[in-house]
Amino acid sequence: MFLNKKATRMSQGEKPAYQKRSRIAREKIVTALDSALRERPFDQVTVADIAQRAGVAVGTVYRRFENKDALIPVVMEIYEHRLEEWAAGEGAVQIDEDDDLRSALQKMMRQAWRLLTREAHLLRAVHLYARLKPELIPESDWDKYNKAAVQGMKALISHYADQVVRKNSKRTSAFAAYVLNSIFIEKGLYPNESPALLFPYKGDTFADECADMLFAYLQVPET
Amino acid sequence: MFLNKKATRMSQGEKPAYQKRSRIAREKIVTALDSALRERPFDQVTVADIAQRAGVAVGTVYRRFENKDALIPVVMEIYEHRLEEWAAGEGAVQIDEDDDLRSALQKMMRQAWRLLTREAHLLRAVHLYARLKPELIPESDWDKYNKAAVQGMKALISHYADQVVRKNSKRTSAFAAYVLNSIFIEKGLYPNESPALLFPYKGDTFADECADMLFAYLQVPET
Amino acid sequence: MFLNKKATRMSQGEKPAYQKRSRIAREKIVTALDSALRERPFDQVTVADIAQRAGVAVGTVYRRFENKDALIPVVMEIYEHRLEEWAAGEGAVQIDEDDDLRSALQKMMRQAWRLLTREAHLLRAVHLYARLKPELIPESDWDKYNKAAVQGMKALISHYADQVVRKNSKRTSAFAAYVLNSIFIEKGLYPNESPALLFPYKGDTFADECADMLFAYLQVPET
Amino acid sequence: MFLNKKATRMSQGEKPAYQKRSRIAREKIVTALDSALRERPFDQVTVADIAQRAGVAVGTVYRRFENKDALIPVVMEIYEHRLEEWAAGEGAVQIDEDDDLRSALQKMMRQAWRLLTREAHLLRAVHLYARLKPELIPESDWDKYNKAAVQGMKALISHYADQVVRKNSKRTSAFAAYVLNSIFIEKGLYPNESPALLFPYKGDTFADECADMLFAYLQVPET
DNA sequence: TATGAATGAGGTTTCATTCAT
DNA sequence: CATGAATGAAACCTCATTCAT
Repeated sequence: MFLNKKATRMSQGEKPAYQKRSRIAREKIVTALDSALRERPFDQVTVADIAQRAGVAVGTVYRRFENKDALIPVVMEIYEHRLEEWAAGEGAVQIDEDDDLRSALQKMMRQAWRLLTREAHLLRAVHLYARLKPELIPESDWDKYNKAAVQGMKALISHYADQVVRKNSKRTSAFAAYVLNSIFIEKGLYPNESPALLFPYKGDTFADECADMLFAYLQVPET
Repeated sequence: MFLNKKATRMSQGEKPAYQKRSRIAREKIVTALDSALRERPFDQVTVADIAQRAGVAVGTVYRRFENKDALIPVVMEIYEHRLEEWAAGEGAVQIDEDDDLRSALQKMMRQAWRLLTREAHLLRAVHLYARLKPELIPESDWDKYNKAAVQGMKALISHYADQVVRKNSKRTSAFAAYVLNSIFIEKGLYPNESPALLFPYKGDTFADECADMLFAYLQVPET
Repeated sequence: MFLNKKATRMSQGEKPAYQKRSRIAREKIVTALDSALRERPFDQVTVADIAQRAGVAVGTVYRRFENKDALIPVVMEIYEHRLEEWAAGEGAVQIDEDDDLRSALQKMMRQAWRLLTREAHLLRAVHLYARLKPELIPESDWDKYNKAAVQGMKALISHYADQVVRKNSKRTSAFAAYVLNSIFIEKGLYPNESPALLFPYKGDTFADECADMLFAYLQVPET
Repeated sequence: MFLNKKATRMSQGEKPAYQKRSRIAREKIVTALDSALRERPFDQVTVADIAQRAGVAVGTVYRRFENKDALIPVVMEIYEHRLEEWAAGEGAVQIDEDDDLRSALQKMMRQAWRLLTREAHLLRAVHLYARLKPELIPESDWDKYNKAAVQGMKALISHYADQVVRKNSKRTSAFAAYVLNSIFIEKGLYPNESPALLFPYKGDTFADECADMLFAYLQVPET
């Protein structure tokens, strides 16, 4: 175990894969995991189940991953991958000349909402499991993700600087990003439960209301 | 055989306790559960563990509760109990004559935030588990909880009717309640994870920012 | 525990009952047991179940019976009781002047078959359980039962002495009694299983065939 | 993934065993079960007990069998195996030219009686358990067994057609097979209990008396 | 004496992980 | 390297029996 060079992007607890066969196996496992998570939460997915779906042996899973927990970062990775694809494609928000802050926020929210809904099962796994064993997802992973979110918000704010009243732009963008995430996650991942039931509107209506609120928030000055 | 009066409030899967001894045992179990949940999430708490903390036998737990899952509603119940106590005591927000909407919201948020932080371990259990097995918490329970939240918001809005601009008060209060819950839950229950990290401010600072946002939301008219 | 006088007929492991209340409780328990056995085999009947049906507490059962096993002899007792009632009433075979051995046997078989069918659940319990723990039923109990059966057969044989060819009457009556019991038990207690399926005829048809066989057996001399 | 051929005969609830190792483990478990049943009835044998005797882990038993109940069909299978061996070897009844029906029956009974006595513990398990949970042994299994018994009897009857008086050969062979089974099972499986005590003769004496009775039965015409 | 709550040994089953083939 | 059988700790749950009220 004195080898360190990574052949693919590697997460916590993952083992290096030099050979082509290895990489293929890894891919199969990742796909299987994705598919299993669409059916039930991570802790109800057994390693045997994943192996079977992947068409590999249990032992093969353990050759690639130190243990079951080491699969969690992979989920995060899948999600990031999807996010990138999305950002480059349909997710690329087209903001026209004549869009004002409110409509820009609306467009953004609607797009984001669609992605989230589609990949809910992945985020759900990370979301739930990260809470049971926070150490599984290195802080740096969240960091990267967070920074991107805050950055995006900052960009928007500076683009519409004239329509934004709040002064403390660092704090404002951080809070906006946080709120956005929280409310999306609650309703996106668990649409049928508790807090989500409070607001019985769905789809674009929901996204629009969020846009409205953020818009308002940016419009009102600190005390 | 005219036993009809319930000795304690009973939840899903719980068995009736008529005798004093039963109620004592139940109390011990509930306390043990509360304490265990401060240390680890529900699914990592074993029945044997609870029994030991409670100083009773495993069988005693099963005499009071049909199975382990039947303990989840109890967690909810403990939380409600704390909520009531809180609402009657320190939670009773004192809104002065000269408080405006913004400061009323602020007071309310700070109080709520304190309760949530203190009882996070309970809500965390319900929150997580309700998602793995939604059937465990009867929809009516959530309903009650939700309605209370929405009602509270409605009351506040009508009290400060002159400062609220939004027209659709039903939708407005529902959304406000939803947002409030979501963002509080995210940061309150899982302060060290993903979305919460986006907004690195804590305590009253966080509560105040929430109040600010809701205040703004109520101040800005629909399109 | 130096008291020995029995207040009621007592079996192995049963405790004496002097007072009226006790005897009433005992009666209730016995009835409850009878009813429970109509639904499932003895080892699937719990003591709590019996107590509930009897309308007494679990502890009361244990006050009357040393342990669960001590109930088995009671089942035997119930059966004997029924047998006596039956023998005195409908079971009293009326053998007319002009009945020959064959028709006498037939009448007897049909009657016996009816009783057995009706009380199958009791005999089933004794039959199954006596096999798991033979020590529960004192040999003397079986003995009494056996002797009666063999006696009955002997009586019949001597009554129709002229039509019986077999010499060794002791052995003959013993065997006839044994055969009778075996084949009745198999088909009577477990009509839907293995050996019983071999002979797909029911009710009187079955009883008659048995009579025929025994008749033949009595008619054919030893080698 | 073209694994289709079953490596061993499989029963209800049993899992496929493709590898050599699996089959070895299965064999060990089966042997352990056989040995355990010689000591106590099935429901008093624990899975841990079986595993220990077999020298395998508890999990190994569960890898081969869905649950404890799934072992019952195996007992039946062991018995069938022994039956086959026996039928091919010592069980092959030699009927000489000069054997008449009576002596043929005698030979047959004595042989069968010996097998039954030797494998009583197996049949006892099936016999008892099949009654507590009939669904465990597929009806087809009994059917096969039954048909063979009835066939055997039919063959004998037709071979000695001239000495058999009964007309309805279908009914006759069915009844004879049934009687044979019942009386053998009672005395063979539970020699120390109730019905068996009625006939205090053992071994060949018992077998001979059975032969005699069947012989008589075949000799006497229907009414 | 009756009650039924409490006990806890003992059984079944699951599944992450190891390791012989 | 891949395979999948074997492992066994650990969890859940039952129920005969005891014993405080």
